[in-house]
Amino acid sequence: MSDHFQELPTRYDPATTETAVYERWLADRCFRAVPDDNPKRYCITIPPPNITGALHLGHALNNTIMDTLGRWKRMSGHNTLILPGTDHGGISTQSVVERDIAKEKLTRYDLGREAFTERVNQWADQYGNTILNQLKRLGCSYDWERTRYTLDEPYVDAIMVVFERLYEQGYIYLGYRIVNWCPFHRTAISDIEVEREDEQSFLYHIRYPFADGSGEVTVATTRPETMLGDTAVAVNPKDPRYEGRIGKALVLPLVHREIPLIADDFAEMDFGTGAVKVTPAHDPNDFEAGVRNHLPTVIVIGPDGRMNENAGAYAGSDRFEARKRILEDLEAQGYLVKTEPHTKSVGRCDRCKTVIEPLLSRQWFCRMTGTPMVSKAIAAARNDEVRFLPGRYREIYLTWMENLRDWPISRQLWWGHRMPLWRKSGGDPDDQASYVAARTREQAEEKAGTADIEQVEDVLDTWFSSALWPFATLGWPDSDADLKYYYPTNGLFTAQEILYLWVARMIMAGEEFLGEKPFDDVYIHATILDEHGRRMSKSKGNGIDPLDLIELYGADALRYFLMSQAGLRQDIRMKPIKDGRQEQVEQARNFCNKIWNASRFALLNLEGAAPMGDNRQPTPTTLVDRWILSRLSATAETVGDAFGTYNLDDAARALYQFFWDDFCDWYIEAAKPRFQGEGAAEAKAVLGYVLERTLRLLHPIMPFITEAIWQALPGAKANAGTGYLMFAAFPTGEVARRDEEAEAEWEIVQEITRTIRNVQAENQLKKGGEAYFIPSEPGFGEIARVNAPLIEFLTRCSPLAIGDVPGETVGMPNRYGEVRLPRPRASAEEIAQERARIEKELAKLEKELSGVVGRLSNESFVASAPPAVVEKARSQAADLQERGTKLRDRLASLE
RNA sequence: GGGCGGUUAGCUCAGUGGUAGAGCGUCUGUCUUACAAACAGAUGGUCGGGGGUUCGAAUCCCUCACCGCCCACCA
Repeated sequence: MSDHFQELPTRYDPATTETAVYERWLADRCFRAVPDDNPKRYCITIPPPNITGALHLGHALNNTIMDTLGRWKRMSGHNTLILPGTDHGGISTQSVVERDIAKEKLTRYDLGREAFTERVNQWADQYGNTILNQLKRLGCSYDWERTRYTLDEPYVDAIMVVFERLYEQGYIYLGYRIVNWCPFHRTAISDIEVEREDEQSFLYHIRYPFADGSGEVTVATTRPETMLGDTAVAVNPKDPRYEGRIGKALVLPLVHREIPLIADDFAEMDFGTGAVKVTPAHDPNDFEAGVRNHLPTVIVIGPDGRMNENAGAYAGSDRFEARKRILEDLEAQGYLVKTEPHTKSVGRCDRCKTVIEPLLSRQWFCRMTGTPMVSKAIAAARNDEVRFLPGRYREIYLTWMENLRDWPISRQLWWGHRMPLWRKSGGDPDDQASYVAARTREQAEEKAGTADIEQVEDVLDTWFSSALWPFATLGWPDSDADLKYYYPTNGLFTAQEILYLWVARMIMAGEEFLGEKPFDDVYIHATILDEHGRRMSKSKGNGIDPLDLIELYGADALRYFLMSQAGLRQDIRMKPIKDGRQEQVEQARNFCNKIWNASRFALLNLEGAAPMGDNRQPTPTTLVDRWILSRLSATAETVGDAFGTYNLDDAARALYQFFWDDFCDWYIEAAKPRFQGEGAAEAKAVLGYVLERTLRLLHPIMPFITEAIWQALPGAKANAGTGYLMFAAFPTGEVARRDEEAEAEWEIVQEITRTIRNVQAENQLKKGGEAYFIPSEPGFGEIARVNAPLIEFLTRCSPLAIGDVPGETVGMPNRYGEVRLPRPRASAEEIAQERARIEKELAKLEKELSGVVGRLSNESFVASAPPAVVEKARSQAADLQERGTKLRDRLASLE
């Protein structure tokens, strides 16, 4: 940040600028937010990243969106709080640490619960810090003094209060049922933590003989190893094949246990053999069938995924190994009838990809179906209290909520919030009456009436604690000063993968405990994919580290790139970094460089000039000044609207187009000659004004470079009444300043300029010669005449004359007339080349013309189309015809 | 098995009824006193296929194909 921009390099160096700017913001506590009497406030509690590792591009996108909107709101006069934090990450973090200690050939059981938890804590410290630093690198204007972590004491207290209340209200109950069991983590997980995928498998047909020797029943199964736990075989009651045999005993092969043949609707007659083996302890359907038919349960697979003592000869072997052995034995003993290929949906743990084992187990559940908590959360979406963007997610959310099943909340993990549940010694573990829920041991003893109690080992599902994020971070339940001011928060920004896991549960918790939704808008943003359209992930090794991109191109470039892609679409495809380059972000870096250099130019010219007048918009009389102010006005409007409707890509595009095309390629170019003449002062004032306003518009997306330049702009701080661009008012006053007339007139100047350049380039004419413009209407000629000095500068022609030209020329008609340039010494070859060009142009014209004429000769078009459209077509036709005539004349003159 | 999103220039993507755009790439020029990470110009598309509605369809409707995502307890 130097006042001597002319001494600065011609290339923008983000590394030094970004660090310096951020340090100043931090030193002045610019991100600090506390409640005040400002009626406008904006609050986001950021989705706390899991402390599993460093941030990925998805986080960069997520946080750039929030920071951009937050900065926009802050500049728009809102008391803005963006509250950062991290999540302990439960099973995810336990997973990565288990993998980490595996490198030392250790398991969590080797370390024991206490030592393992300590390891995870070290991990959490390390990555928690890394994450927060990465967010700072990205430029996030978050209130770091409020940083929260889900294992912080006040946060844990909030969880305990919530749990106790839910328990007392009867939401939480003990259940003994089939759950998704991950044998790697040795814990239950919920349905939404299971990934399902079709895999090629086999359907095995196995013979189960009747005990009395009167034949047999053949069952079909994909999981023969579970047969050891079979307690029945079921057929459909309507199935004629088994009529009269219901109730008879079958002998279970290999184990030689007798099990009954039962009738139950769940057996489909047309699948397999119509007979299904029933294993209540290892299949949810079978479990229900078992309950209906009062069947015993036999667990044959243990928590570690190995066959247990009930598996007889197979005890101790892994479930997949057991499958192989059982098939061999069945085959050898003549029980295996046939094996056919079969596609099967296999569930895997979404963290470790281990195949899920449906296992009968004792778990704690949170009641969902039909509860007030759920209906309130449904109502909030249905009456649009909570708005979903894109809108289609509303239906997705509602469908899910309406079919919600109870939520298993206990986890047999070591990392997380231990459940505040105590069991009286000697109490039946299957009986809920043996337990008390209490926040502390003292309270538990009091409730239990004895000190002889023991806290349950299980921890809470990590999403149970995340559900409280929007209010537990704002002081609930102890203090309500922040809650009163900042709650409900304004938005929740996330990728779609945690819509159910997290978003739905926050809405329920907010409604239940605060009596109010946690946020107004749920904005589901894109997912970042690799160049082949696959999700980025560590295991695939196709991820890109955002820090690598920041180091290559700077945070502003990364932010701009992400915002330019952050439409209401589903995903963003990114190419990998190759040979030290990433094309997409490089383009954004080039934009940063453009901003840098345009600003250098302005500062060079403004240096000697007086400070930028007052804060009001200048009212110049020169066409190009009026035009750029009108374009600034249009851009300010587009950008404001786009931010307000979460169309961040529209904002990014509009800014790029305005800055590069309008401001740099036309306005600055046209400004150069004007700095010499008599209108120099006004020209400089407008240049300074437009640049300053544009920096404000750009700032939410590209905070570093804009702040750095703005600091060096003479008069900017004084006029804005703040020492920082990040607090300068976001331009809204520009909105009503469109100047249609100036835009139309400048378009004529542009068109003449383009045509001259075109003729120059196509004919490879040297710059410097005179040019002629023959207007098709006198008004066009007048505009060309007034702006001749600019056109001359922009095309390097000299001079520009209005009217016809003597001698040998080349030229091209355009919408406003015709441009002609003298052509000295044309060779036969050159003439042939020009003929070819003109013929090509003519063909293009004619094609266009025939389309328009075709429409106009269609009576129903003229009759039914809006008059404006018809009129436009007519003038288009006339215009095309005139240009065609000119081209033909030209062609004729070349003969 | 249901539902959703996508398919537009070589690549990445804009464009929701008036006859298709941007950036990158490619080609041709240019050190024009902010920028070669730049400037000027050019090249490039029967808008996935088919059908329909309409004076008119990339855009609305139907259908098919392919890619991706979500949901679902047929062994």
